[in-house]
Amino acid sequence: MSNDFRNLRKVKLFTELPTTALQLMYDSARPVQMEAGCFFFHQNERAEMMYVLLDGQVKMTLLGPEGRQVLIRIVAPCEDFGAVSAIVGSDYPLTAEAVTRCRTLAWEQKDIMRIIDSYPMLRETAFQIAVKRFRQLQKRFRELATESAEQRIARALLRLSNQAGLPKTEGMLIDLALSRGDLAEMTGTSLYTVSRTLSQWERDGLLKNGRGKVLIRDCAQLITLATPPENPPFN
Amino acid sequence: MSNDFRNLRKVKLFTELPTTALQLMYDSARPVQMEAGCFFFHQNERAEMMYVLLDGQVKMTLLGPEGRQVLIRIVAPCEDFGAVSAIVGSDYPLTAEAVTRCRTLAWEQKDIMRIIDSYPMLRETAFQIAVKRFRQLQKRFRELATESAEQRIARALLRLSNQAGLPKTEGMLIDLALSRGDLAEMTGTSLYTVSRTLSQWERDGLLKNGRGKVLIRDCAQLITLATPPENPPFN
DNA sequence: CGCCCTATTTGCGCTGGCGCAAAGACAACG
DNA sequence: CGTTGTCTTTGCGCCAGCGCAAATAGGGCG
Repeated sequence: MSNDFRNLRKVKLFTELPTTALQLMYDSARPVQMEAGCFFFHQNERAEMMYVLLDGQVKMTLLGPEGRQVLIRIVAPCEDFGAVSAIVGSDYPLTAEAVTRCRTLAWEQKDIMRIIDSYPMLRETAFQIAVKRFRQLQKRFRELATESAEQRIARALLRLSNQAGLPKTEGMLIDLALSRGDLAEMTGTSLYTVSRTLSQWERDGLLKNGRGKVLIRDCAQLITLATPPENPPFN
Repeated sequence: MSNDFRNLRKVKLFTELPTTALQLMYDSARPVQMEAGCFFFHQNERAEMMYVLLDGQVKMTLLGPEGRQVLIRIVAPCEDFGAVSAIVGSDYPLTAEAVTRCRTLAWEQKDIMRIIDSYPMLRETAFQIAVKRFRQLQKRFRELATESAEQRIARALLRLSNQAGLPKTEGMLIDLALSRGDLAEMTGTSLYTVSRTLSQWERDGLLKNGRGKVLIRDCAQLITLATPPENPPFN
């Protein structure tokens, strides 16, 4: 449906593009569906495709040799993934897995390159997006290195709520089919610590837990928890 | 001295540049010196300059609100810093501090932009450098989230030795004026843990410690330590 | 050569967070 | 509407790593 075309406008990578170019993109796109649990690509594979998520959720993870994996990024609808890799022509650094059933639009690298030749600003925008994500990761790195598990979990919830929260009368609903384990991989903690922490917060009336979802009742309080324990009360 | 010009060739950002362009860069550069402990720039300042380090050492750190800082990157001679920020025209995400007395070449943003207009590949190269650093940080993020302090410290030493190690007859010397505290900020541990770990390794004959320096005797052993405790002995 | 300042080491006690294991809660499916 | 598999919670014990405090060791400078 042409609703998809309209959604392309919302993709940050494309916002600067003139309509003719967007039409060109749309025409050369290939719809790709993926069942929950399936993989768009794996890390270290050559980046031959870029994707825009229309519907569903994708998680991007990094595995180490024999080490547990970490969750670097959650992709929400109208976001691109694999684009930076395809544009610079490298390997995918991460693995992209469908968390739920997904609808996407996909482009082959050579088609993108052709379009970029006509609209170089596309590469420019990709650069800026990459830099922005880079900086977000730097911040998360600092948090991981210096803050407590509780703070990191609070921050993760806030980010998720910001990225994909659904406003409800009782609060902000995060319904991302994210297990406790996923949250642990985002925050560099363990499944158990996440569970205990969320349970505690539920007892405090801060939020309401569900399987794979969280309803945030008191956002302000959560922000307080995410913030360092306040500068020393000076004495 | 024109030795500086020759060194520009070694800067990854410039390797693809034709000699005429390199000459142009050199001519519009301004030499900047900095004493140990002084700052080239602070995070969140507008990026008005980019630098190439000729001599000395620079460390780039990220501070959190009231949180301890982390050390994201060590800059060795013939590396650029602040370049990505200046080229995309954003703020500096990090603070750059001279660890030792430093000699650099510096460019104003507007001059860079002018040269980029003539040699767009410069922006392209900057893009690729940014992506590369992004990926290195992703790896470090995974390590920080999933590996032990000992492993992370071993890895940090290996990286440093790789980046700026001086081969000696007795082993690889890392002489970067890096304190135990700096190592701790690189690895997300504490000064005490770094000290204890290095002392232990010295007792094991793995390396030799000095003030602000480390001499690696047994690199292979260090690699073993950096690698996960080997897959379960299968049973 | 000796003093002083700063970096480093190390003993000690403490605790945040891990991870097993078992019990409990959901959702899906037949 | 019960069964089954998966996700989640929680009690419990444990230990890696933190951080204070005090001792020690260099290096640089007068």
